[in-house]
Amino acid sequence: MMKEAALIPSSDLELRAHEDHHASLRLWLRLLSCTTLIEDSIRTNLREEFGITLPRFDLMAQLERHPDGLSMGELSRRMMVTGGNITTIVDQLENEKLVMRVMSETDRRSYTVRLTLLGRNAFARMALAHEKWVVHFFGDLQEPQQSQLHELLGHLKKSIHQSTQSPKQERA
Amino acid sequence: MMKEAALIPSSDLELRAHEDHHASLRLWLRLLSCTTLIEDSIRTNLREEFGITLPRFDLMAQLERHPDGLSMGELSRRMMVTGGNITTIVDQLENEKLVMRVMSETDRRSYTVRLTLLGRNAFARMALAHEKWVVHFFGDLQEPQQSQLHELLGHLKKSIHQSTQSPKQERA
DNA sequence: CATAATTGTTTGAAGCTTCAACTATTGAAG
DNA sequence: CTTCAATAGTTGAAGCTTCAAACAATTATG
Repeated sequence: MMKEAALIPSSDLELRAHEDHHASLRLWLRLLSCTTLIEDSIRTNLREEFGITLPRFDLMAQLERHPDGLSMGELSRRMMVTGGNITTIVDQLENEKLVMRVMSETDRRSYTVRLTLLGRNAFARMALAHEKWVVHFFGDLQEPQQSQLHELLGHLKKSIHQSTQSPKQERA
Repeated sequence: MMKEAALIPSSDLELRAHEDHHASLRLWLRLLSCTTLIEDSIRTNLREEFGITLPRFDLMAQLERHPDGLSMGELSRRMMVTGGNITTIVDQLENEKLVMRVMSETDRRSYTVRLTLLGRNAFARMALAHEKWVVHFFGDLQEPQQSQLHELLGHLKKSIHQSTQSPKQERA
């Protein structure tokens, strides 16, 4: 049983949508479908071409943005996953010599995770390919459409935050 | 360490975006960020209010669309996950008496998975709440914006399929 | 200063997911 | 009919993820 799903446009998550479903629900399923399609493809490409997993790549991407390193907690928040998760991923990346833990001098509970030189080089190569893939996914959307989509998703994000933060009563 | 990430708009996946990154990459990170935010929230709600996991809910949602049931392979394609995954989820739902396996009479390798009466009732309740949550997430987007977003994502989906299917040479 | 609450990280259990290998059945080709 | 390939589903190993509980160090409070 293979993961051929992405190759069969006639069969995916969006099929769950019902005619009498609320428009928002159909919209959500389409959003989810697009994201899953892209994410699965990136995951497969990373594995096949670089032998790395998506979470490890993502963590390295965060570190690349912060040459001075990030703490476990910061990584956890930025990647929107739990702390325990970060521990495992950093453990493995450390074994592969791609990142290193640097103890904090001011707080003995904490430390900073940084890319090693090896990690920086490895990431640079992967990021190039990664960006190329992504550009390709969006290749059929012309420029006005891409920024339109970008803006609409910006609205959506605000909307999500509003409905997530204390849905009923806000700042009393 | 809790999953408070969703409550901190100033810290999420999109922070990975660089100024000099291609616009498509920034767009992708925002798309991913929105989807993750919504998905995590739905996952939490389902667990807290109904004690069910998201994959189990999703599988039941597929079955609800098909009263005659679906085979394992069909479920796998529609949910865009591997077959082995479906086996586990159906096993658990079957233990909870929410779905049942019905052997196929024409093909002894295959069978059909259906919602039980219990499953149908349970799903009906959950689906109602689920739809309410989703509507709420998109609540700040007015109607013209929602259909605009829906259409743009439709374009994107086509674009993804084109770049996924035989990226180089198409129908010779 | 002592205590309590908070913060940073880890651990272990349980569930999800993929992949690759496997069994069983079906269908096609000679 | 026999063999070979394709299909339906399962399994086990490895990795990801969450959650809840733990631990250690820091900070706030009285």
